[in-house]
Amino acid sequence: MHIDFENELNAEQLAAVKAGDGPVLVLAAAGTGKTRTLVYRVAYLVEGGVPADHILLLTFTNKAAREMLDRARELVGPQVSGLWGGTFHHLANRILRRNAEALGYQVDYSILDSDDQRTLVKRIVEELGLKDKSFPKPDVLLSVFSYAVNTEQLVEDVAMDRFENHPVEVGDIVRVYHAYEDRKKNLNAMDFDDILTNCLMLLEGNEKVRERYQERFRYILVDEYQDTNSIQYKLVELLAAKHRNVLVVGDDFQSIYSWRGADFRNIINFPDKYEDAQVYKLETNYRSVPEILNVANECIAGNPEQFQKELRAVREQHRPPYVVRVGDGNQQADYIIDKIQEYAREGRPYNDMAILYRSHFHAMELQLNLTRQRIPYVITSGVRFFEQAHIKDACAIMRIIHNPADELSFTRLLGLLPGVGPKTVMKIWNLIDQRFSVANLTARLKVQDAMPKKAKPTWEKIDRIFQLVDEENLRKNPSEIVFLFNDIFYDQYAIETFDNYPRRSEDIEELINYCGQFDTLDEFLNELALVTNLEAEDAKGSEQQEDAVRLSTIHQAKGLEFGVVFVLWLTDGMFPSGRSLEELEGESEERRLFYVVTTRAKDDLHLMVPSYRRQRDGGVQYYNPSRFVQELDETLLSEVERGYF
DNA sequence: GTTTCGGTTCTTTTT
DNA sequence: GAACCGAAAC
Repeated sequence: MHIDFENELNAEQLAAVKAGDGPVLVLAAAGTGKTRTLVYRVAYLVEGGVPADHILLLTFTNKAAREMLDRARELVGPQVSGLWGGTFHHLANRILRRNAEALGYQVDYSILDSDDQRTLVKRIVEELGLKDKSFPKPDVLLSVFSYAVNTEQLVEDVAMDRFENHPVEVGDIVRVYHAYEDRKKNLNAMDFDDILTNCLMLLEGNEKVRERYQERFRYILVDEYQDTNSIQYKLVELLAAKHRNVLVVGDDFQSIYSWRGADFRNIINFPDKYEDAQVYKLETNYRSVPEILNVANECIAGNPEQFQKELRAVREQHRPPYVVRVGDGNQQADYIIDKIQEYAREGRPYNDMAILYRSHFHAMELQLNLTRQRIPYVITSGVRFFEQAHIKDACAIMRIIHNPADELSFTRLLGLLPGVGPKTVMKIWNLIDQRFSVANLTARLKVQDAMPKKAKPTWEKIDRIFQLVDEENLRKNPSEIVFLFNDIFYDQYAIETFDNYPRRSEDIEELINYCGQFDTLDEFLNELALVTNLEAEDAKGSEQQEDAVRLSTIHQAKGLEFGVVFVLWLTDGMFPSGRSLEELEGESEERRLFYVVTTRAKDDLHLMVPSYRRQRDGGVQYYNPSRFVQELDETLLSEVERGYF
């Protein structure tokens, strides 16, 4: 199949797609066809004779990678299939599974999600006798650890900074950190950060492995480069060291992940790092009407230290974005609902509209109102599909089968039994020498014996699953394991435990289906840990692509576009968030977030500015309009006032 | 000594 | 909605 690059791309895109070998930086402003450019670049390489399995495509979500691959396949055909595409974590995990032993892990290591991490740290704090009202909470500790790892600083230094004004011994925090590191090793488990750092360590320390991958990846493409942290930066640098064909795409204006160690200076400094780098700019915006782009251009102009880029509109004049002043959250909801119904009457599908916000809780009262008015919506909630209690319960049994040292899953599983709490679990866990192997009959009998009377009958049922796994090699059939677990035990448990049983039961059914596409437990568990909210949602309901309004945080809406966008709670303290303003360069990052949200809109943008919020205690909190709205030139906006404020 | 239950409090952003 | 705490129940 011949591809007509000249006609299907504009001059800016074409230049980037046809860039020669060597390092390339593509500065792609919002809505300028960044994805298109990457897809055509892949097609261009494959058509030029580069075998697809020598190309590496690193993206921000696995979904993005899949979409790009699908589009590339449409262009060039099945020969793109061997291409490696996915997130950094995905790639690192794949490399580690093949080489984990070199780092002292077993290949069946578990991946800890944030819930597991929290449980682990909580236990350590208790064990070290540090539990005290003034001692930082597990979440805070974990964010310090993670930030230190991802910015390659000492935990000590980050903690010193973070707790400057708190009466906390930094030494204690470091002790918790070391204990946490030890415990993970003992559990044969890695957290998200370990996956990246261990992969980097492996490549740095092992010449043979390093050279194998350096040889293999002749072309490396990196999407969203502005959101890479220094570990990811080093990974790319290392993998590209031999062939030096590294093409990175990004937009420093859209860097919104510095709180997890991302550093937009990676993209700013790319041309210094690679002196022979070719630089291309994409500035022609096909997405938004000029009125929206004016707002976007103006809001970002004040941020220092950036590549100068200007969004150029090609679309026709339309109308300026609205600033909507309302009283409280309910009036905000009323306005939005009216507008949505109006748009719907004009024939705009619901799924062309989005309601975006800074933090998940901003959307709560709106959800109630949407439900009441029967407006269909989908929400990417804060809790990920695979991290909901009932899903984790069902996965615990698979995880303990897979990794016998997985204490967290063992605890979780046994904790479901009646009359069994943390103490009993620990007693049993120690009794079997902290290893529960399905194949070890003695261990299984020991558990049986130690089980309190009340729990014995239930345990016997669950043990039957282990027996089946052992005898009939159910490891190849994750779907069957979950089915049995649910059938024999969990369904009944869920009826008694959850007041929203029907929904949870549906989720379990979906999980059983979802597992069906994996041939081994191993494969499924790998996928499980690294799948994002958006992807899980796709997986569970691909057949029911409903027409519904999307509710999402701005972070999760990255890369998406909608005809109409409503932005909630544009007040100082909510957006920009009060906490981020206390951080170094916090305001700049919030402003970039505002830039990201404005550039999601194609036709109409509604900036919602409530003036007060009722609090739990009955008091009322008043807000000033967001500085990001105030700094805009009034002539760029249309003002709407609604309700009492 | 443990588990379970009920009431209270709080919400940044995520691979 | 879920995490935490204290008190009742086993």
